[in-house]
Amino acid sequence: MIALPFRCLGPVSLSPPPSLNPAQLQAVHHLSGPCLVLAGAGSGKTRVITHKIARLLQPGPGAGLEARQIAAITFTNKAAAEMRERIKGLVGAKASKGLIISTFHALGVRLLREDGAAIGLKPQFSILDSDDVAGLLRDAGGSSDAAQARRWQWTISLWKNQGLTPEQAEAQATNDDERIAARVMQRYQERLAAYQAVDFDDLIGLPVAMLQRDEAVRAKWQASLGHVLVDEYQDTNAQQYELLRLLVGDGSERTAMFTAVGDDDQSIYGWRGATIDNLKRLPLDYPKLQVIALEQNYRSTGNILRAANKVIAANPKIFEKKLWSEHGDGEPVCVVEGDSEEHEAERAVSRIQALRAQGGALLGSGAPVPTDGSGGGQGIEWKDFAILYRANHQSRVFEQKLRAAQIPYKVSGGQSYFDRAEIKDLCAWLRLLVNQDDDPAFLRAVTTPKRGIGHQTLASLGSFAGQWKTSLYEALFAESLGTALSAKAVGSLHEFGRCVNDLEYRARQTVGGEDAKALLLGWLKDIGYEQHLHDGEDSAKLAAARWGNVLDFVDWIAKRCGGETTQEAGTFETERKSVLEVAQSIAVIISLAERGDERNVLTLSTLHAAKGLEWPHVLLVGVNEGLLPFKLEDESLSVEALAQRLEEERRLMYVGITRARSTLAVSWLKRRKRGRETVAGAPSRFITEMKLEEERAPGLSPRERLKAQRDELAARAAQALATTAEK
DNA sequence: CATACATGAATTTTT
DNA sequence: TTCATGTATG
Repeated sequence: MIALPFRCLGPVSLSPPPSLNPAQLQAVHHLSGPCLVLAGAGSGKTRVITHKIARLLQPGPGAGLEARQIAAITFTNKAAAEMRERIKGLVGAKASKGLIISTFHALGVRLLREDGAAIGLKPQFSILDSDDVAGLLRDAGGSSDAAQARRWQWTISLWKNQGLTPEQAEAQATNDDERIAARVMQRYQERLAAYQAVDFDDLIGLPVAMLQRDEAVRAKWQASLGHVLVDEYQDTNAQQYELLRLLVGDGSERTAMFTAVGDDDQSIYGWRGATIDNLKRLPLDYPKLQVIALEQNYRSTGNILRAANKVIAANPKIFEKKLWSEHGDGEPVCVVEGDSEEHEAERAVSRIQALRAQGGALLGSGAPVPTDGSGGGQGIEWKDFAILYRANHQSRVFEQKLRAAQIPYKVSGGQSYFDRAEIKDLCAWLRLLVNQDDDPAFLRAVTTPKRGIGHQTLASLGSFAGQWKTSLYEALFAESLGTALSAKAVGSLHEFGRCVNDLEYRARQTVGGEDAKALLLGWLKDIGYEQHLHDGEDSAKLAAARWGNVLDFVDWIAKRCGGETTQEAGTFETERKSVLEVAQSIAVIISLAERGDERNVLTLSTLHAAKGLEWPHVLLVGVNEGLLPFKLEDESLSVEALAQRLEEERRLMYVGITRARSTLAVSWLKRRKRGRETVAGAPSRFITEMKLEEERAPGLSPRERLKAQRDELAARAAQALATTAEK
């Protein structure tokens, strides 16, 4: 390790300087063609996106666009919301009004709501969540095995992400399982069409199909968009690539204007369909593509960055990129051994307490983060710490030890508010109001609360509806229903139907927050939902907590109906919406409320969930062979597939390291529990790689070594491109 | 139809 | 060790 002759003393600003660096400027001002920005960790990629949007709004060749002509696409609602805030801060609320800042999926919804008719979709189609899909698949596959349904769901989702139809999937199936899954997919698709419902993958796939098929619609969207910016480009899947291509044109029809921002070294979602091919293809599909690398890191100390670079160096690269920083070395990366999970957690807690006691005074460039006035200056706060691990279950021991030490914490990626049964119940009702043909929603709503309609009745209703090829709701009102069901059952069903009908009418009429709240509360009282919660829970306390969630949810919906003039950074939320309108977008806006509270607590998170975040002090735990990298042995995978997995695991480690600003501790277990037994643990190969001296090629000067590396990588890139070109 | 008990399986996650 | 699913019983 090359030590710098000086150490940063005292507070240093770890945030990017007010002006953009040359590479960032180049990315912002390249307007004459498509642009790929390879943004290393902590290199200020969001700044580039926001500044580029600001630039596009100003006059000039390739710019001077209206806000509505600019689309910035992200993967999560959270990222979209943050982006919106940042842009608002940069150009002001007025100028940013009309900008399309949304997730891929929300953009898909927009395309489909507007033009879905072109492919036979009603504008009020419903969006199924993961549970609905699983249920539907179980149904379509005639299986009662939920695990099987999940496996189908997984496979089918991956197929859809690749743009495969059931027929194509069946044709390329290599075993019986896949053939069966393909046939289940076929039936599943039929049902979706019958219900006028789409799943999350369809929100990408259907717009792609629509734009491919309908030239007029395609022309309309291409003309309406002047520039598309894509964040986290390395996470795109094949269909998302296609969508982008269709939106910006293929480069021959008109000049494709887009800016893709991503980091191939942070591609950690291959397992859910993201493909790095999208990066390799880009220069081939768009010969005029300008590639710009952002290599200056504004986040971490030199020691942390070197560790990150050493780990990632073992991966083949498409584009060469090496992070550097102007910060001092800082503290060395600390590698710790734990005798057991408990011991590791205890040591982590001690470290955290020790760091906090030192208050950053002993940390070279451990710049104190600006406190929010509470901690009194120099102190390190709980929110400055994060403990990162590979798998969710690893959080448990740490939770125990943190609680024992009275350290406040939050677990990211725990059970989501919207996964809770009571919230899903209400969502099912709302979805049913929007689209009465949404059978999964119907089934959930009709049985919550219990209203004397059981399995028997629903099975009969189901087969009746199947016979007449109608939705369950439509079947309710069929004259001949009495022939299939008892009078009592028909009575209860009609009662339910009237209830939905009535509520739908009122939800359409009710506009504004106050009225919306009254409507929703009145309805909950009518259906006896609070009682239902108490019946279903033996602890009154738990039932009350659930009811509290329900009330929060009601407030949340009401807020979205508008009415109150909330003044926020100069904007007035004056648009008043009906309850029904809010319900329409429920599936998409739902995770907006997921924005975590900004309490001063330590973070426990998986490495995946930590991407895009940063903390002054990071502890990477359970860095063992078998955990990180995750078990690579006894897989029925090809050598190539295994190598790819290892590369992704390495990127995961890289992501983990680069989350840290001032200090990083990496710990591994000498013995770890696996199931019931305890087995010997070995440190991850990544720890070895991280500690490896840089002089792997003795006799070469650093410059020569770098050049050799570059040459090798360039050769690899050329080969990678050639391979892609063959396909 | 709902509850209680036993048995088995255990990455990563967003929309 | 926990969680979730399946079966048996009231």
